[in-house]
Amino acid sequence: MKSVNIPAIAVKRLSLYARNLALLDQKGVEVVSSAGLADICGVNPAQIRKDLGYFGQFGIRGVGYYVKELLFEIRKILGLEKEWRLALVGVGNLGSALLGHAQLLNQGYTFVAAFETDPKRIGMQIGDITVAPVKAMKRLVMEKGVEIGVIAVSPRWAQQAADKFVKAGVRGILNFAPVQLQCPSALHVENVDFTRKLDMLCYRLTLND
Amino acid sequence: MKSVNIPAIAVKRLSLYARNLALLDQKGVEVVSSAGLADICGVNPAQIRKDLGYFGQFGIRGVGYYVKELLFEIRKILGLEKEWRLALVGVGNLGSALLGHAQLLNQGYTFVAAFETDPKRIGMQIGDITVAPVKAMKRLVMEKGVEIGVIAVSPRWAQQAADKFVKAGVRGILNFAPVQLQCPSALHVENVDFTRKLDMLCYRLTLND
DNA sequence: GTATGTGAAACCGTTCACAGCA
DNA sequence: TGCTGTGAACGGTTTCACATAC
Repeated sequence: MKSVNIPAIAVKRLSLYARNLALLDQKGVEVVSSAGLADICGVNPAQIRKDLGYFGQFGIRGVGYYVKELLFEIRKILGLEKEWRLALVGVGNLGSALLGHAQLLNQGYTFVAAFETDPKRIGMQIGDITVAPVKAMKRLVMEKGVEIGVIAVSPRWAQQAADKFVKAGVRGILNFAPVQLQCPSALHVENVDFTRKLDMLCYRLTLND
Repeated sequence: MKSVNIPAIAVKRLSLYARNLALLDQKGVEVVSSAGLADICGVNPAQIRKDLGYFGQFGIRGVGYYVKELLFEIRKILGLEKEWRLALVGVGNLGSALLGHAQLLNQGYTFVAAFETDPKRIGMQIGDITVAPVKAMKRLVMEKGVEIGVIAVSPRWAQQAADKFVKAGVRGILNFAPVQLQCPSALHVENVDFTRKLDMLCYRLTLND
């Protein structure tokens, strides 16, 4: 692995490559060139080679990349070899969707706990998980070895949810609420914010008028 | 408005500024400096001034920006003065969450139709909307003047959903399925992909080990 | 005095082009 | 020959620094 600083955006693309390599593998494709993969992913072939170059040499000159092997290597780089334990706070429609989806979409992720403040929802059984009160967060996060907290509450309560996750000892947060969370810098936060994407769409549609 | 090419990333930040200006406005703050807003948004003050500079001059030297006025101007730039009519395909948990959330989160967006293939869901009433069969998409999109299609189906069916939206005549698509959609280049597509965000989180957590 | 607006500089990421190797 | 791996060139974005205006 190179010692230069690896751009976050390159890592993000690795995830894209992994997804499309998995699709190629499912189709029985054994070898792919950077040009072939680039075509599928909608990026420049040199981009792929450069992105991979940050982490090592995975191809064979004159041939390309073995699909299974490259997929394995990228998953190793991303840290997806192990199982990641997630906890959810906010078991509304969005939260329920996440409980149902995440493990299907990407092997390696498992929700092991879900939290709510709404008494009507506490105790509900969703798959393997019993919805617990937020008060039990610290205990359950420790007991179940939760590493990543997922926030799917309304913007109004997102900061409090984040604070509770921090106190409970999670190392990373995936935040679906459209707010800037204030968190200790050691904590890793990723925001999923579709309202900004919608706004961009409107801007581009408005330009075309 | 300047005639130079405006970077998409600058437009995306306008949306962030708008959200935080709205919060300031709610708190009764009347004037804010680029430094003050930058602090809240987590960006560099010069960045804000430059971003705004693409579109005009909205501040007063020595003073700052009037919150209400700047918010209004940004919303105008983004095309958020009008009401945008959305249609949803895929009324699962995620779709239901969107039907309930989007209009709350950001004034200006309204879902006017929802589509499904699952016969069990067709006919369901969710708020003002009756879930319609996908077959009725073309007719309803025209009748209701839908401009943006929102895809919340499984990856397996996302491309078909997109094709149907295109045929029905939507101008933009907000896609929640983790797949690259193949669409006519005239169409505007934005992807919301939390699996890649999760992968990034894992990479960063793995680095810290 | 203070904060905006904006050229210029610094920085970063992408793409090119070709050496190196199967 | 064909495709990877990578230094170099390019283009775009961010930040600086200061003239300008209130």
